[in-house]
Amino acid sequence: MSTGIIQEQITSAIASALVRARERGLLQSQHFPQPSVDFSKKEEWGDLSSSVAMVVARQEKRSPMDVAHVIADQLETTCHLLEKVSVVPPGFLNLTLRLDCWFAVLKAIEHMGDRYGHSDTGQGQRVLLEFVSANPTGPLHMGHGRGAALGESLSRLLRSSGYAVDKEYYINDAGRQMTLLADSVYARYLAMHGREVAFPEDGYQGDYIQALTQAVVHEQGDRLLALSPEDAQRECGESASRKLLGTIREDLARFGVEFETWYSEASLFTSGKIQEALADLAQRDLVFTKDGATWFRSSQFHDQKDRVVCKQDGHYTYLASDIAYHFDKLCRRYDWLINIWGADHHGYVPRMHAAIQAFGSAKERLRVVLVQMVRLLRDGKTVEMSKRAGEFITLQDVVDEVGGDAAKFFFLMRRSDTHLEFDLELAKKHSAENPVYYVQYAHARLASLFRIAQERGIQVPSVREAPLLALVQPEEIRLIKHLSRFPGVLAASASELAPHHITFYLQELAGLLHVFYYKHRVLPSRGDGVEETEPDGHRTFEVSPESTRAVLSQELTSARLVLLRQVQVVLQNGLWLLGVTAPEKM
RNA sequence: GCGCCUGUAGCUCAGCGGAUAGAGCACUGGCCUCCGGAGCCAGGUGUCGCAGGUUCAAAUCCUGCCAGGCGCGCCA
Repeated sequence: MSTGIIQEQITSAIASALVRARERGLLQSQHFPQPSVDFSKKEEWGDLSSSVAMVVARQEKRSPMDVAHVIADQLETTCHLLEKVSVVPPGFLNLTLRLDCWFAVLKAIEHMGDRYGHSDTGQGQRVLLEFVSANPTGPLHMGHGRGAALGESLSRLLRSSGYAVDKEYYINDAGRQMTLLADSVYARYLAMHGREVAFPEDGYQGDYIQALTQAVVHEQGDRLLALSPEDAQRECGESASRKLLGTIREDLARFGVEFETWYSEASLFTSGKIQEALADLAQRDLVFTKDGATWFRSSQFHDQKDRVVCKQDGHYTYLASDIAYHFDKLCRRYDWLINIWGADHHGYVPRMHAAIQAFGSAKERLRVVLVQMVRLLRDGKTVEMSKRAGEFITLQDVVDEVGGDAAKFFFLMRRSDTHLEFDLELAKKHSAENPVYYVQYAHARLASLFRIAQERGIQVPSVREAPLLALVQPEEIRLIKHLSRFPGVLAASASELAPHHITFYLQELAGLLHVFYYKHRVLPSRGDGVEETEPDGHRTFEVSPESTRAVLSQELTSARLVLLRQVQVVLQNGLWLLGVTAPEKM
């Protein structure tokens, strides 16, 4: 896993220090663990910390402090990157890097540009990422929105990590829900033509059904009245679901989410995939007949019990379609399958894992990411929703109200398997309280700075020609150090399938930028002023001499512009991973 | 009854084997002659649900319990 140049260099420096110590007889172990190197939690602890000594101490049967000193000695004499190595109880190695090491980070960002942070961990392995997959029986709700934002972000994270990802939407266009939709629309259709009909029990309510029916009337007139109820109903259903799917597609596209493939459940029946998949299982002796039904021996693969795939009445169960669907995914030669499901389907996961294993794949080949519910808050109160009564706020409503960027960022701010509180007021705020604006503003602020620099004819040099040694302020160094962590954050987000790490990272980066920007000037003052004057006398004691009175030299301006250019690039890259725009102006 | 998820600051949540457990919000008080104040600074809080255990080291791993959510159909 890639973690960025700095961390990688130090990790290998420690690894070779261990080997050297053994060669000199200072350590005995034949094998050493991969040294863990983390960014220090506190600045007083240096830049990076490692706990290897405490792990190695065990196998060496020596005290952690002893071992730490041995490693520290080797590092100090041979690693040119280090300014200072200290050993701290109970056995930590705290490392401070030479300041100029960090400039390599800026060079890497400039070199990689919008690919900074990317890796080839996936080595081109193929991933099928299935998400949203809502029944075409109604508009998308908040839960689907969260799944959509997550899926889109995961596809970007994985592609950035070297995987070849296809996004797929599974259309549940077979089965009872569809029949119910057809019934509901047909009933309305008849009612519109003055026929008295009982509305189906559990039928779909809501204004959209009414609108849908009107569209059917508009399209078909009273033609359906002449058909048999079965045929008319079927046509109503097909027409309605086609329209709904169209709306879903448009809503998702407007939300910035598009799919490579739309896979129809109904097609599994017509293509014979279901029979094919079940025949495959039968060949492996994993199906049997009991009580007139056909069962899948899922209990052989840690499912709690066997499951029916074909009912007594000869109809296939939903599980049968899903088995066939996943069979087909495997046939399509994907290395990894990722499904994003609503958390209320979690009980279904063992069944799908069983299916995957039944077809001879490792369970790990399928990863199911569960998405918890979204609770909408308005004025601090939960917005109650009832689908049955047709009272609910759709994804489109929310996107219209707060904007796609804010919606996506909010959906991705929390781990997907925890409940999400979505504060509509907060999402709309144009201030620092709103994390989306806080981050986007950082980007827009920089864009504005570069615009002004350009107007004034001030060049942003390349990293190579920039006088980077002028960067010595703590706020500058903190920014660079934070930039160095980005590849590791990206890699962790991708491997954990957890984009929320990116949102946290970006908030921190934006914070560091705002602090820097408040304290330090970048461009010379408007007059001919080359002095960096103090904005207010109040802070004289907390600010270092450079920023209070010293000359803001051309070198410093150049160096800071280069630094900020790289900050801007990383903000862009991070926002892109979330599917959120990086605005030039706001 | 069985299974899964969640319990961390007033609130929303990070952290998921490492050092004195963090952030945002809320609250209080400051800060705009100049690059975007859509910003910054300063104030303080935790029996990490409870109890055992493993470990040099536990919010983090294991076991049991408590609380909340969800799931356990020849529904989809």
